Amino acid sequence: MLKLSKKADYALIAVRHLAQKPLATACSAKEIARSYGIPTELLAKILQKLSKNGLLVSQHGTNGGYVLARHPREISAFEVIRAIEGPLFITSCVTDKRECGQMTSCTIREPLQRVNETLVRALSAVSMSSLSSDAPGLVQIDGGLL
Amino acid sequence: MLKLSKKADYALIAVRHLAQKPLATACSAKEIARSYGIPTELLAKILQKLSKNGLLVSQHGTNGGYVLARHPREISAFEVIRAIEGPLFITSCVTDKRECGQMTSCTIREPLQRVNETLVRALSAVSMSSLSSDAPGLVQIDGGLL
DNA sequence: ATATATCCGACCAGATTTGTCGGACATAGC
DNA sequence: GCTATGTCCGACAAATCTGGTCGGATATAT
Repeated sequence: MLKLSKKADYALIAVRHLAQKPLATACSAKEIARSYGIPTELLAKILQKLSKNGLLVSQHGTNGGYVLARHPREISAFEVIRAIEGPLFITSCVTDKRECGQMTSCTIREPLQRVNETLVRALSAVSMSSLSSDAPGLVQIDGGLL
Repeated sequence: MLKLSKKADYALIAVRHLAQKPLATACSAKEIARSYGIPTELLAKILQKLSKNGLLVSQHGTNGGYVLARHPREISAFEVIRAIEGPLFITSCVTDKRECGQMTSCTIREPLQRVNETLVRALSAVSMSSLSSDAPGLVQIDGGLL
């Protein structure tokens, strides 16, 4: 009922990977891809998108690669996901400009919008540092949401 | 970043429609479909699925149609959506049995699972009666979630 | 200069979603 | 019993989305 695309999954995995490395250690797309069995070229494009969105910093040339742009604690799962998936919303009505029949326009949309916001808040509360494998499952709490 | 399928949208619209009718008044799929410009045959199948899941009761024959199985207050948006979309989860890992690379198996999955639960709770808190057009936007609150 | 990276766009194949069609069955009213 | 109107159900066509691939351009360290 709510499925992240594989791309988003890959993005989270990659960013988490970087979050575990000592800061300012560049990882190449190839390296990460191989570690998790992700198609190299696909991961490459994902990482490009992430750096274009200001989450990663890319470094060209030999021994180049990607580094986190910020401290993992400052990067939320929401940002990573949104960078890849775009700003989609819960109702399909919203995507393409008004499709909901005529002016009947979904009384449905408005309450669901609220649900959408809850979700965003929940995802924003998950920082990348909380995803590291050595973390004992603790999650950053924002307002008692989780 | 989270998009309901059109089917789920249609389902919500249809159920809300039924929720507004005086109880125990059967509506045919055709009637509802025409009201909102939804392809008739598609809505028909959606309604079938809803009744198979115990949310609607179907009535064969002339002047037949669908009726809510319960009071709209007892039907949550979550139920409607799950009936149509199935019990999918937030990470794509979960869908097909273990795909996450090797045993690296996503440290990602577990915290996201929690996010998923928050979402489920938020959707469960939205009753179909709160979606009716005459409701002033009030939403059933479950635990201060919305 | 060369090897190794990121970058970028175009492209293809497969999966999923959306929508369609034809026919079987059930019920109400005549 | 016959017919009109409805649900039911599976299979199928069309369209869209997604995952993954390829080729080439650019940047950088040695």
